[in-house]
Amino acid sequence: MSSTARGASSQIAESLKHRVTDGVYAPGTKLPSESALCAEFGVTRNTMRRALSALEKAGLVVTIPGTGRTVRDPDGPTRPSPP
Amino acid sequence: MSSTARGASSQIAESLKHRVTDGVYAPGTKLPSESALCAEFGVTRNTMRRALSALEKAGLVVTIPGTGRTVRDPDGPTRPSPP
Amino acid sequence: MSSTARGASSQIAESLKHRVTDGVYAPGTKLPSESALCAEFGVTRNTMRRALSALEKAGLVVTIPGTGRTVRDPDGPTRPSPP
Amino acid sequence: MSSTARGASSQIAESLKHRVTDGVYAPGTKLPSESALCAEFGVTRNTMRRALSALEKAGLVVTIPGTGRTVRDPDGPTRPSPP
DNA sequence: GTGGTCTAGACCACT
DNA sequence: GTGGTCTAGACCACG
Repeated sequence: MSSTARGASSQIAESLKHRVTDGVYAPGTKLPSESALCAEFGVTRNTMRRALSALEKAGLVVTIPGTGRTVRDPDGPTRPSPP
Repeated sequence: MSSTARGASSQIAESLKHRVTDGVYAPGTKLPSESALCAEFGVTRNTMRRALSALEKAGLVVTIPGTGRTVRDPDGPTRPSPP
Repeated sequence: MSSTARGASSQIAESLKHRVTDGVYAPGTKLPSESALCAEFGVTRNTMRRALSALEKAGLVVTIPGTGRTVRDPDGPTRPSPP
Repeated sequence: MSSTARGASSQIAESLKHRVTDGVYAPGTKLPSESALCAEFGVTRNTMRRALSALEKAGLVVTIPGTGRTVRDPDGPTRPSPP
């Protein structure tokens, strides 16, 4: 069992974060749609949206209504001022 | 060609109106979902929603967000102003 | 008094087991919700959940979070090791 | 119509914020339960919880799982270093 | 055809 | 008996 999160959405969020970290979802590319992810993980949209909200709150993805979600480039234009 | 409507949504609207008129969709019952109707008529949601808007504008159905559409009872309590 | 159980939850568990055994709750059908059963037996959720846990531990029902409880088919595909 | 928010939960959030601002819900007192507010506003728990999340995000209330929500005292102990 | 919001109702964990 | 999370499915607004 995971020792840090309880509930489906939290565990899914962890999985998705790893995919971004590991480059499975590369910066600048689009994530699969909510529907596709729901089908893959076998959960409802409500649950998946909760997981994706965590990714967005963590700054890993950006959401564009009507279009989809894109993996943020950590060296991209939204980063304010690296040393 | 039809003599009363030319766009796809208008023709679908006419079909659906007949179904209400003919009692295929009885007063007080729910219409099939947008998805189901899209599949049946082979059109996109945008088109179907335009058709359904016509039904609502004509006072044949009422739309309940998050629930669906219901056929209005023409003798029901919600009729605003009969002549 | 009952001769097999003494706590409220145990007595309720016995009642529910009989309902499954007697086919009042048929295999494959859903049990009433926790709320409904609480109302019927006049107990709190904690008590009822303890009773239902006994049913699940006895392999009579399966619990599906967010959906409800279903009576297990003793001859169904989920049976682990028939002779 | 409101000019700043669209959707039931946003409008309910505004109403509840006013109640806190106007002292209808006084600092240190408990808010009505989710169920009670759902009944009053005629929405589902999902929708009400979205509205209440907005109050919490705005720092107007604190949520204690298993207990309820309490109106934050703006001069209370969480305020850092008053004169 | 995406994400955004809502309905309706369930079980779960903790107080 | 509260808040927390989940299932299942609908309609809505925008691109």
